[in-house]
Amino acid sequence: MDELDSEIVRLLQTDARQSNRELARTLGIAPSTCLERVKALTRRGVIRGYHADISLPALNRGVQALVSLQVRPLSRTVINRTKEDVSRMAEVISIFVVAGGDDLVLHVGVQDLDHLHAFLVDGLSKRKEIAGFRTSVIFQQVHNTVLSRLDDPDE
Amino acid sequence: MDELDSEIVRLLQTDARQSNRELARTLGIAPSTCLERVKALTRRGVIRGYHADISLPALNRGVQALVSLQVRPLSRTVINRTKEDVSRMAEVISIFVVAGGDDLVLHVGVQDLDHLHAFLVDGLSKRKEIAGFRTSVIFQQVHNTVLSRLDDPDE
DNA sequence: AATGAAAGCCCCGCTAC
DNA sequence: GTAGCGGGGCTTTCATT
Repeated sequence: MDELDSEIVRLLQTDARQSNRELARTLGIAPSTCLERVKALTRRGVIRGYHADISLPALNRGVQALVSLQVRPLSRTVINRTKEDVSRMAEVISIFVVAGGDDLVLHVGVQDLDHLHAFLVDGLSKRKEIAGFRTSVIFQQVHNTVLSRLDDPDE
Repeated sequence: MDELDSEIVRLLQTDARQSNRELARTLGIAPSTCLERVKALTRRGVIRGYHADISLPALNRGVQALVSLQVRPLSRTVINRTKEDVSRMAEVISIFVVAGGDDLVLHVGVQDLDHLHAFLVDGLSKRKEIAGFRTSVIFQQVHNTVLSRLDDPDE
């Protein structure tokens, strides 16, 4: 994981569909070297995949929220079952399993506030294992590029 | 935005680097048609880009957390300035501007718990405009594919 | 909108250095 | 790690329907 690898990771985060040739040109290295690096990064699990970034408003999900919730009884089984159940709901974009005041945090996206209300009241409140939740409506989201390793004396 | 467009969006979310030809084969349409659809989706802003999915542990960020914080005084200016300041911190992966009990939620990734502590104490607590925060350490994250539009009687 | 043909570009294994 | 080569596959445009 040297400077070149970090740069490859950074560039592929910004644009995952650029060709290997273009990537190599930007980095000033031979395409074969570049391809080898990308394959090695993939093999080592640094690059896990490539995903299209989809506009949620364009898919009729203009309203997003973070929903922090607590489950009871608090056990591995209940956490996992709740996680799997909510992951099947179309409104749920991603799920964090956390520790702190909350047990799960859901990132949800829905058409409008009426549907958010329906999701909370009909989708979550009815589940006995969900003891409580708190909703924060999202106004903006900013994504940061993960630049490289944080400073690390080793390696 | 018909059934075919939804399927393209779904497939590119799963694997953004598959070739246009492969995409067309899966959908049972001609490559030129498929390309035209993808371009139209991009032009209309449905597809916003393509990003490599990078393993945070591989980049020496094994510890992730959600940090919910409040700013004071609560004004557009202070929210925006805080958002921009924290977005420059290497530890911050993404930022949500929200309403509810909190004003901002940060997704952070750091090497270990010592660095998390340092980030909170040295990075956040020192800022006068940050009135308080609450930290939830992340154990797992599950990403859901956004399948398509949610049901919408129009269109 | 969708298609097929065609020209050009890219990928990638191979080779040699 | 770099450079060049070549077959096969892919991208992309365009006339046609």
